[in-house]
Amino acid sequence: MLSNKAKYALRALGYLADKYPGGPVQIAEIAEQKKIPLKFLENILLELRKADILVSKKGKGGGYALEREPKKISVASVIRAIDGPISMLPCVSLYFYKKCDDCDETHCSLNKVFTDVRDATIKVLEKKTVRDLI
Amino acid sequence: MLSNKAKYALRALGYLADKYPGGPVQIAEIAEQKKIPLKFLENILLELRKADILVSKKGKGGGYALEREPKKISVASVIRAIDGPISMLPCVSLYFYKKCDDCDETHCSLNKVFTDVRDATIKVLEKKTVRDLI
DNA sequence: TATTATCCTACCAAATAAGTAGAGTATTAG
DNA sequence: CTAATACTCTACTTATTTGGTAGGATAATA
Repeated sequence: MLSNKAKYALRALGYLADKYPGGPVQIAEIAEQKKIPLKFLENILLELRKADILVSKKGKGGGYALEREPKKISVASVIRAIDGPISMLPCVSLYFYKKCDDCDETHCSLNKVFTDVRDATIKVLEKKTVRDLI
Repeated sequence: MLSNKAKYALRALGYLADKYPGGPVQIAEIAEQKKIPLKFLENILLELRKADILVSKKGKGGGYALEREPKKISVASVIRAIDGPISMLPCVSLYFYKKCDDCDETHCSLNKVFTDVRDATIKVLEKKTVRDLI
């Protein structure tokens, strides 16, 4: 399951995608329109900026905007930035790989099963972009 | 991510699939062979029995066995029994559906995106069975 | 230099995950 | 009938994660 945080992130990005291209949008506006707790959204957008998904501008007239075209930001990258791994097991994760200490991957049947699951899931999530969230 | 509990469940089922068909296998044997904390495994196997994935026999010579052929027990059903929903959003879940209170599903873009993800993921997980876990 | 709006660290409460404890119940052997 | 065996069930504990909040620091603009 996606965390609430990731769901908020995707909703906020949908809003920004709708405004793209255009001037920066303030956190407060997004929070109000999308009904997301303001201070929580602050943290979320900050993380998205650090993940190069958003750019920000400080001071009057500042705010957040997408770092690039909506169709060039995959939903997969957003989930990874906020929730981490998409895979169901650390030992099959492409971006957050972690060896399991109790099995040998070359023979592990769980590994094989969840590699197939990962491939199917990620294939969809990489194709979906924030343009699909408008 | 799968919980540890689900991972243990799948490992235990792999062990039982390997022994299938055959007499009941004791919890203690599975725990030792698969290096799963005994008391924790007790709870897990109990849940799997309640989900009609295992059958049990009490007393001397008792233990657990698969309720049916390994190839007729999908990995999807095991995950649902232990971790619950496979979908990434409650509002697209087939077995654990829950309406989101902040969006209208017929127009919600998140809903559409994660319905596609669900379909791709479940298609694989329904095909995989505990026979694949041997 | 005041105002605006993001940046950043730390904190807190509630929920979930992971595992433990111990008494209860059914089955079988003798 | 009784003792031993092995699952059953409820409750509990502890650690981690989730879902926020608080408040000051920093940078840009007017």
